[in-house]
Amino acid sequence: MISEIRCAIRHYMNIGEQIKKTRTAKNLSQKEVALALEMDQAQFSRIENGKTDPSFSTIEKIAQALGVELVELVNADDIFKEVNSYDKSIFEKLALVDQLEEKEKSAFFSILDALVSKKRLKDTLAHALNSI
Amino acid sequence: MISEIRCAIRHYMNIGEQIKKTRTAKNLSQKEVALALEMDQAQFSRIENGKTDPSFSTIEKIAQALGVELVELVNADDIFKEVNSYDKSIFEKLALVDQLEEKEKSAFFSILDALVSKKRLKDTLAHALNSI
DNA sequence: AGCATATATGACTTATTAGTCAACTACAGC
DNA sequence: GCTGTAGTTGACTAATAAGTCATATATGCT
Repeated sequence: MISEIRCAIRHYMNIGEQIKKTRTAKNLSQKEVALALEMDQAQFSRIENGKTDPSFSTIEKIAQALGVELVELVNADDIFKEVNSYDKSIFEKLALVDQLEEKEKSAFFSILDALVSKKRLKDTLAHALNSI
Repeated sequence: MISEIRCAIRHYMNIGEQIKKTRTAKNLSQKEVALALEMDQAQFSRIENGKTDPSFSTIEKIAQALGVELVELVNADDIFKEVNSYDKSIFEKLALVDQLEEKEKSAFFSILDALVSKKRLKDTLAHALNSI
């Protein structure tokens, strides 16, 4: 699985676009959905067009009104992209992960998670400090 | 450690609980995460405890600060969700290995090498024992 | 053209999140 | 006990989402 040289990069469509796409795919009007939500059509339009930053519960209610799971709105399309640009030796090494036993694989990914989280946190902090 | 555990019961977990679970699993304090978010720790506490209904962008920022995909926070009530996060966002994370500091990168690969060596040794031994 | 429907947006009010500071509890280590 | 850290909660202000109504714009239909 890892040995296939492709990297899935998640492209997040903003939530409004995703809502609009879902709604139109179901041939529903803003008015209909807004009514089901007990929300004003005007506000619904603003959400679809990203003119406002809806609350999480609003997104949940919209998902419900559209009859989809929340993850379907949050989940974006995967774009597959060649990874020629990356250091292939890294991927070769990572391909070895597939040979590990489940327990060790899990431990390995825990460590990776931790390192990546740490790095992200550090980067964010550095950024925050710079903007002071 | 927990890779075989699967949840058989559909248990709805609100987003706050999910955030808290994710944060504590990564041994991060509210303060650390809140700082990375440029959010007040008090507000972060309120979100974790469901005392407030955060905006969608706030949830996105929290996911980012925690180093997880947004779907991992939202998708908590899935029945057969792998506990370890090496399913969807793994390629992204693996790409980030590249960006780790040299010290951590080499430590990371040392662990990988050790695990793979150990497995190979074990396989060889098992094979040797069988042929006795 | 005239009319209806769907959508977008402006203006205003109300409700609620977010920022900030402070106080309090709980708990661990010295 | 004292001290520091982590977390919760209250009180207040500022920022912004949501509710409401009006109106503009676009499109399709007869």
